[in-house]
Amino acid sequence: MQTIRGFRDILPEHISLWQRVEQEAFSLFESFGFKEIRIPVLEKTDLFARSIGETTDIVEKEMYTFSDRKGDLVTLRPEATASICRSYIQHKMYATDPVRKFYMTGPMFRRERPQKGRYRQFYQIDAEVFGIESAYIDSELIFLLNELFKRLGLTGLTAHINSLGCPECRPAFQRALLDFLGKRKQVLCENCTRRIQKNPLRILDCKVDSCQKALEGAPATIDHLCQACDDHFTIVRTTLERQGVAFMVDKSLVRGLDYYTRTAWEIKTTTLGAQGAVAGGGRYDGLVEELGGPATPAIGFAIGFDRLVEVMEQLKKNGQDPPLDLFIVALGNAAMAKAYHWSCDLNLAGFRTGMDSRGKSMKSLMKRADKLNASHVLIAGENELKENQLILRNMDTKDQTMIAIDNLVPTLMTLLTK
RNA sequence: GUGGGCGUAGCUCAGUUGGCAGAGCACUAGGUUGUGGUCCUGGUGGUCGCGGGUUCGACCCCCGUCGCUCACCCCA
Repeated sequence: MQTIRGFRDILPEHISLWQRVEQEAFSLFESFGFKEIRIPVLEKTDLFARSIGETTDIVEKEMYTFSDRKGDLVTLRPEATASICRSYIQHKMYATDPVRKFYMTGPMFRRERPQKGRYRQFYQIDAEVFGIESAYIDSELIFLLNELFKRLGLTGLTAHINSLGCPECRPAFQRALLDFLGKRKQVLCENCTRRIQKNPLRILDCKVDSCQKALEGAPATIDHLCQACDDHFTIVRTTLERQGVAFMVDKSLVRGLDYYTRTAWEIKTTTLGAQGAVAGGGRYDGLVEELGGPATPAIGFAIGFDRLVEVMEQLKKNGQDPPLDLFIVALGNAAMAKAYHWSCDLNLAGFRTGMDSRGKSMKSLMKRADKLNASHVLIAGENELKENQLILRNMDTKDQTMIAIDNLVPTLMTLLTK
């Protein structure tokens, strides 16, 4: 028996980094006024098809879609934004307060070919903001990501940002791009030839050499922005500069979901092989209305949790297991019976305490204590029980002292917490 | 969906021309009757991914298949 292809266990020895990331992220989000939201893993297929875009790779070939026992078409969520929008609309949140800031984490599912940094079940940390059109929110989200990565001690990341325009300026840009490409159709790769019809914007970030060549001198979205979009993008850039957030404007950054408008960005690393994006986000001012809600500006990002942890593991030597405060070496059945109660009491008193009740030799038990990285060992054998005293051994200094069994827990609290 | 690399002990990997299945680490016991890390000695542990074929004989050669991995594509 083993996991399904592209699915994996995250084992206890790796979990501490996950917890640390989660704690740092959530406390940072909370202090910026975000609230946690929890949404279902399964939604109607239609939600994703309408929001992400019928012709995107995600919808066309990567979703886990099936009909349930009644024949309803449902899909394991490939991302979180669509569901959060659905929730915002379904609960009419706009009626009481259109401005909402959410964060969440959880598994997403996409049936791609697995490789380094890419799994079929992967985890994202999301943040979304509804109801604010101001460019300061765009800056705030990018600033937030930058701050989080700083707190986690990450280096070697670069923020790529771009503006994709809005329904006002995009048609004109698309015409300009198609005009430009018209003369070079033959050079484009198979994919891009198809994209001319379906989604010309995507040609911009094609990685095929011949396409990159063909794009030299091609019009860029940021050169065709309408006044409002241009102003918006200017504020994003100048604000980030003023806050000291390093970024580069990347004209080829497009992103593969159709709902994005205006600001789009990705945080990239070079340490994960071909999977460069550790986080990505963008504005999606039309999506809430598209899904049946009132016209509501919105913006959000997703952090690739698995990728983030992998980058961190490469940067740091993975920390040891947290050490044990005390290991109880109990020799014989009588000692073991007592040790069990001591151990529980000490655990409740806040000590990380362990023992081994497999009836092993003293040498084995000492080895066990060493393996668990115990700072102290409490030795309880027949002699000690007779004397009503135990040996407390400091594993670093090898000092041993006798302590009374009466009032054991209070005694250890004073001895071990100094 | 398309390519490349790899599947031998818990882990990392050797395995000669086709001739008894190996090492290091880890685990375990002892050396030391009740004291850890270093050291020494012993021990446990294998469907050689799986199925078929060739052969007196297959970890090795052939065919098929599954899995892992990296890359393309796309994204987190």
